[in-house]
Amino acid sequence: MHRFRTATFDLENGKRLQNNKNMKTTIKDIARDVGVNVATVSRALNNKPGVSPELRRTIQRRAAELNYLPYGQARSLVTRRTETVGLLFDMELGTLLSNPFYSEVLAGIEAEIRQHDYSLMFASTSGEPVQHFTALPKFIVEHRVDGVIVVGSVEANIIDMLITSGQPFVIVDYHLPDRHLDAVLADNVRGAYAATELLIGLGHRTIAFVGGEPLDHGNFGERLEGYRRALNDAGIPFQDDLVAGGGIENGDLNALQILARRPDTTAVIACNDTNAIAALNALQRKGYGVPDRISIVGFDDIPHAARTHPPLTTVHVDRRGMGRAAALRLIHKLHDNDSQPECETVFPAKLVVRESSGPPPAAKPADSEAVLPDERQ
Amino acid sequence: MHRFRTATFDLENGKRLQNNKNMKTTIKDIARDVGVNVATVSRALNNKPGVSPELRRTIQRRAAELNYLPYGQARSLVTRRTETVGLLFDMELGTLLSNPFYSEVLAGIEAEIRQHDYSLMFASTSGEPVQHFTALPKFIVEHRVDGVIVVGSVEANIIDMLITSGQPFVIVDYHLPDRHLDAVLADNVRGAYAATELLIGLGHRTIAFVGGEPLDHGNFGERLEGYRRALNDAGIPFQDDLVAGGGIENGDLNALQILARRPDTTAVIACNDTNAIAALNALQRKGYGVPDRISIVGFDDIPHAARTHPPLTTVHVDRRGMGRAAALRLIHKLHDNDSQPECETVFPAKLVVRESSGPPPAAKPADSEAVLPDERQ
DNA sequence: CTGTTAGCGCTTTCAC
DNA sequence: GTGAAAGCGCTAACAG
Repeated sequence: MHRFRTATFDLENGKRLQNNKNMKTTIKDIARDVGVNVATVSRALNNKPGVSPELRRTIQRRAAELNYLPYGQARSLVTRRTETVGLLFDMELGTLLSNPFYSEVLAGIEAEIRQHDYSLMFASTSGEPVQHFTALPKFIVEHRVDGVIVVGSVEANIIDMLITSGQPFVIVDYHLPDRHLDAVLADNVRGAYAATELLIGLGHRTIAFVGGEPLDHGNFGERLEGYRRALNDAGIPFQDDLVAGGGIENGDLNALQILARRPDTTAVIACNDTNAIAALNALQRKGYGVPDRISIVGFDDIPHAARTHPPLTTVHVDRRGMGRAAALRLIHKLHDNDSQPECETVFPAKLVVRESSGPPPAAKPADSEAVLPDERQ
Repeated sequence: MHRFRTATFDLENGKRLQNNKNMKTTIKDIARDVGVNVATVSRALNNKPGVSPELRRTIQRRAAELNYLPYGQARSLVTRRTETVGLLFDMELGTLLSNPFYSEVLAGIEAEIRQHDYSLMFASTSGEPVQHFTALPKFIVEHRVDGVIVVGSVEANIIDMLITSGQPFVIVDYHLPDRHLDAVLADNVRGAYAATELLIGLGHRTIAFVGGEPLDHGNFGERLEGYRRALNDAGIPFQDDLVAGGGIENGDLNALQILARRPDTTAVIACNDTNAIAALNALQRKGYGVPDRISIVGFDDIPHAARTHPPLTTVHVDRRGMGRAAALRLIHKLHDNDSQPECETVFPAKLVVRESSGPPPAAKPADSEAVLPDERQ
């Protein structure tokens, strides 16, 4: 009947396991060793009631001596909980990590997750080719996580698959206006609005917006929208040729380009700090004084923004807080069974005025530039 | 005898599960549905031999229809393999991620791991306080990973715990000279040697080294050592006041400080690119021409190094490759049972000459500075 | 080729 | 307080 494990014969040898290199000790071993039932060992080790204090101590001591390490797999199989959450993002890990925005979000998630004694699994789009998820990552398919945090934009079908899989999940920094999902977001529109408003208040009238891809939706789209609205509310017409999209790292080229075709520009808003800093450097190198000739404001308030020359005026987003909030939201979902309904948590975006923004240069030269007949319509 | 799961009574209803929201379908359900044994289902789904092609197809189709997702936990319990590896690093995640060096290493690890269809778990030092590991992370303790990759320096006792736990592991970018462990390393000494040699060859004699913490061991220590050896081999005495350690982000302050006390300095080697770029900016801002007045060389060849003005001469390390190598090494350890002995894989560090390095300014002025009597001994 | 059965390590009723 | 036994979902002998 009884087959023997590996090559060890079960000759009533209570301690055989600790002598066998290939075998980890289990509660069964401890039970045999102490002379109690496995259930008692389980109770003792998990600090559950129903074990006399001294027995509990004996068991715990013996477990430590035998170098006992529990098998999470086995526990999870019966408890249906892995105490692990998965992180999902539709970019290559390197891309995600090198983005100061997301790396802070991740740090927040990790901190919160860890504080609740959960573990974290990662999944990104595979390898070098810019290839998107075709299926959910293995660890989700195999029930290896209790829930998922989606970071940034992912393909719509991934969200659908998550929904049909029944996996609890929350999204951070990706706004799906239609669906009603748990999400943690930054108030991009209002942030960009405030930034634009600041510049208008300083007297700027020709304000450029240098963006990244994509510019029609997502974070950058929302920021562009805030810029647009602020202009509109101030009665300044929105002008296409003051906006440049394109590669996120090309803030320098974009800014230079706009300035070439619209020399009357006196301020630029960048879709994020990385872009703003690139623009700042490029402009300074070309001899444009910042903020005397041209003001620059960024978005995100990455650490480096405070250390540029001049320090960058930007819009602060509590990325770390967003990460923590998302993680916390998920953990709540996992514990209180479906208690709260889906909700969006919007983090305020706060303008941080530093020294890269100031009033535009005296009106005269700007005016003369502006009326040059050869200016593009 | 038979207790009923939850509130569903087992009335020979082969399809009850898919109607029950709380219950995922299992191979048992499929078996019942198709009218075969669970073992057959298992074989069919895992593409194992011993199932007729048509039966296999039927089972697979039915599994898909029933929305079957396997329970990795259960499988792992019997196969003793989780197909997951853990990542261990003794810093806060944010710190790790904001470091371009490590984020590339991680990307490499992730890519390789994923290619082999493994998953990745993360563990960092907990939370904000600079607190080090006191115990192995939960996922290791609970056998939730098959092996571990240690990134960067960790406390020695963590290594010890890993060893006694019997977990297969490989270290990347952390050199423990004493022990004989699996590790993937960069050839820091030789890299720094080459950089220093380049400068010496160009005619520099007063070469500063601006470092980060710690400077007595680890990567920076090894780079300093390479610098030292190159000087030595060229017959140039090593001078303490040409070296500045301190905060890794303070390349600017350190460089300025050295230049203040040793105006005869004509070149600086930085312990990494982040530092070098900080120094570059600071020096240029103070009016020092680079490379005319002073040459700068970095270490790591982070992406941004090619985009500075002037582009940075630096030492390239294939961080991504190191990550991949470490992951691959671990996976091999997991498959071929303990085949190869422990080994260190050393990645070459290749000098990349760009435009931030050049010959020192004409000897005259440098000489006159160098002989000023008030120069510190 | 397919079915039977034992069991991975653990938790959890249910008895006593 | 403690023990006995069932079983989580799956794989892997072994038997036919």
